[in-house]
Amino acid sequence: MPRRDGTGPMWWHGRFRGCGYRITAGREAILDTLMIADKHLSAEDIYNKIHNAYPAVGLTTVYRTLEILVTMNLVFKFDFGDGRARYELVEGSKKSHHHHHLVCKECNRIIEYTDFINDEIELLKKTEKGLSKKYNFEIISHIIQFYGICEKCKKKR
Amino acid sequence: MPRRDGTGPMWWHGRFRGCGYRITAGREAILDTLMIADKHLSAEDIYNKIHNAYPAVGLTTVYRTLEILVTMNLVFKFDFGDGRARYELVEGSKKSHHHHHLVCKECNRIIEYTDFINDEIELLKKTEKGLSKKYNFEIISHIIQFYGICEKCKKKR
DNA sequence: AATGTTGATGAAAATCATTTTCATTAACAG
DNA sequence: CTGTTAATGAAAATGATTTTCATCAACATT
Ligand SMILES: [Mn+2]
Ligand SMILES: [Mn+2]
Ligand SMILES: [Zn+2]
Ligand SMILES: [Zn+2]
Repeated sequence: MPRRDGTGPMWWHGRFRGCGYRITAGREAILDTLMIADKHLSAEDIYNKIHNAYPAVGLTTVYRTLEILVTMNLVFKFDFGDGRARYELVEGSKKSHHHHHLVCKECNRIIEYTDFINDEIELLKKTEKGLSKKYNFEIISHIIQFYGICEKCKKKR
Repeated sequence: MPRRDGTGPMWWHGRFRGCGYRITAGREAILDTLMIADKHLSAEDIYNKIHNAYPAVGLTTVYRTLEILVTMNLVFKFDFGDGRARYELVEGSKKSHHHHHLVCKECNRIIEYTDFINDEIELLKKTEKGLSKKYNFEIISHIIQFYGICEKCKKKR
C-alpha cells in the first residue's frame, strides 16, 4: 500500500511498474518536482530545479520521462502559446485539484479558476457520455481554456 | 458592403485595412484556402495548396499571415499534438460553424462534434460572464477538447 | 496616371525546443 | 551476485517557426 508521508513506495510506483517501467532516481526527482510545483513547468524548468540535487539527470531524461507520464495520463501537457510545452500533474495525484485556465493572448499569463467548475463538470460528464457512445470514442481527459486579455494587459492599453 | 458572391471586396478586407494591413495576393490566397478547407491545415498545408496558383507566395508569408489572422481573432491556432500548429477559420467567417474537438491521443485523429453544443454554449456564456467579472479578464474565445482513444485505435488493440 | 512612403515579401540563415543516436550504466528478476 | 535489457547522458540531428535583409509593391497623395 503506497504511503503519503514520504516513506515507502510512492503512489505512482505501482502504476509505473505495472507498465514495465523501472523506478530511477531521475524519475523520482521529476515526479517530486511536479508534485511540489505551483506553476506550469516546462521541461527545462524541471531540469533546472532538479539539477542541483541531481546533477546526473539530463534534459533528455526529463523529456523522456514527461512523455511517459503524459502517455500514462498522470500528467497534462499544455500549449499556452509561449513556444514550449508546459506540464502539470493530473488532479487527484497530489495537491492539484480539477481546474481550468484563462490564457492571456497578450502576455501568456495563466489564471487557474475553479469557479463554476461543478456546473462545468456536470455538463462535461453528460457530454462525455453522449460523445463516447455516438463516436465510440473513449474519453480520458479534457481541456477547457478561455483566451483573452488579462487585467494587467488591459490597463497597459 | 462586402459581398459574399466572389465579386467585390471580401468580408475581411475591411477589418484588415482597419488594422493598417494591406491587401495582397498572397493574403487573399491564404484566406481563400482557409475558407475552402474542410480540415485543420498546417502552414505547410496551406503553402502547398497555394503553390500551384501562386508560385510567388512563400512559406514565410504563410506563417506571417497566419500570425496576423490569429492576432485579429479571425483564425484559431490549435495544437493537436502532431508537432505542427493547425489553423481553422473562426466560426461565422464562412461555412465554419461553432464546434469542439475530440482528439485521439494515439493517432491524432480529430473528430469535430456539435452535439450538446447548445448546452455547452449556454454554460460557457454564464461562465464567461462570471469569470470576466471576477478576474477582470476580457474573454475573446475558448477551446474545449476531449482527449482519448478513437474507434479505429481501440480496434487495433 | 505617376510618385513616394512604407509595409510586405522571398530566400536564406538562424533559432531553438524536442528527438535521435549510440556507447555506457544501472534496475531488478532470477 | 549475475545477466538481461531498459534507462541514461552527451552530442548530433531534426524540423517547425522566426529573423534578416535587400527588393518589391500597396495605396495614399498628388
Ligand atoms: Mn493548471
Ligand atoms: Mn475544427
Ligand atoms: Zn496579459
Ligand atoms: Zn486514433
